Amino acid sequence: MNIGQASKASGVTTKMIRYYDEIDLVRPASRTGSNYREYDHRQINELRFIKRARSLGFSMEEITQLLSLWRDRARPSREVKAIADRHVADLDARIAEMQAMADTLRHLSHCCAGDDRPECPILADLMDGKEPSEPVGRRRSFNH
Amino acid sequence: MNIGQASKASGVTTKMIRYYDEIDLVRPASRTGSNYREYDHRQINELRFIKRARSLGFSMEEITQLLSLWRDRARPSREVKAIADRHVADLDARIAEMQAMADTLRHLSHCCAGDDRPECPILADLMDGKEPSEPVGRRRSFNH
DNA sequence: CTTGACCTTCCCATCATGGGAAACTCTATC
DNA sequence: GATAGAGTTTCCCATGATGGGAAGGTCAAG
Repeated sequence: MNIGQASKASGVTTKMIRYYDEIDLVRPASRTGSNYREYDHRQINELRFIKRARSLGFSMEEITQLLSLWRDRARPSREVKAIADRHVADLDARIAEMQAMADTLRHLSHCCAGDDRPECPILADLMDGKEPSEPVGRRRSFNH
Repeated sequence: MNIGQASKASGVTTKMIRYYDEIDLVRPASRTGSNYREYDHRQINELRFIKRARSLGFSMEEITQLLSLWRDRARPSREVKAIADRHVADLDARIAEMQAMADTLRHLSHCCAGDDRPECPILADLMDGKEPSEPVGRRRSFNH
């Protein structure tokens, strides 16, 4: 299978397949004489694995670890579970953070007349409100 | 106030203050003879406004709109409210998405023995599980 | 043999943020 | 007044996962 067929079979764009090759995550089984990438079922499965893992919010770094565990037939499931559990904790933390934002904004919006007049508790809060003490540490994102 | 003092007064890093200048979001009140940026209370307030808005998850594009509404003394609060409400809807959608991920993973993790053996329902799902039909559209992220 | 669809590599952009270099400026101390 | 150290300026680079697009090579059908 060339890259286009691999893309159709896996649901991963050709751009991404080339990227995964570049970062040594999933390398083509071989190259043709004219330098075309060739993939077989093993790689197709791994591409689908990645796609599914991305849809569950795992970062590429975590996926690298998961894929290497998958390839290791002697893996301890403990390690897989640890990665998943860490990710769940991360998700929960972010959900709580966003929930707090949404709740604050819902309250402010509720207090805003939303008419032609300029008075606005939302803007007032942005000017006077104290930002949370924990400045929302740097963290990776999902898509962008 | 020079940029360092403005940074202390607003809680925004000098890097970011220069960036906001560059994108014409908050320009210094003036420049000294030696080309140092000078800020006064108006700009400090705007920098704090931005910081607070970021902590509520608004994108820079939304903040640009919010700040321009803030500067417009004839603004209709309707417009501010519309931006906030759209953002809340966006937050809610993302929360639901992440909640679904977390729930799925919690279930899989719960089914995983997490011991020395290689059998693992988490890996099994990543290989066989169908990704959700909606491929989680591109969207901006919160922090970097 | 031409045409169109496909493949290759390479560069650029995103978004908000930080790191760091080279050069200049200010302030305090000697 | 000279010198040291802290602060400032601009400029370039990196992030993470993804897409866009150009220039040029390859393949298959007509």
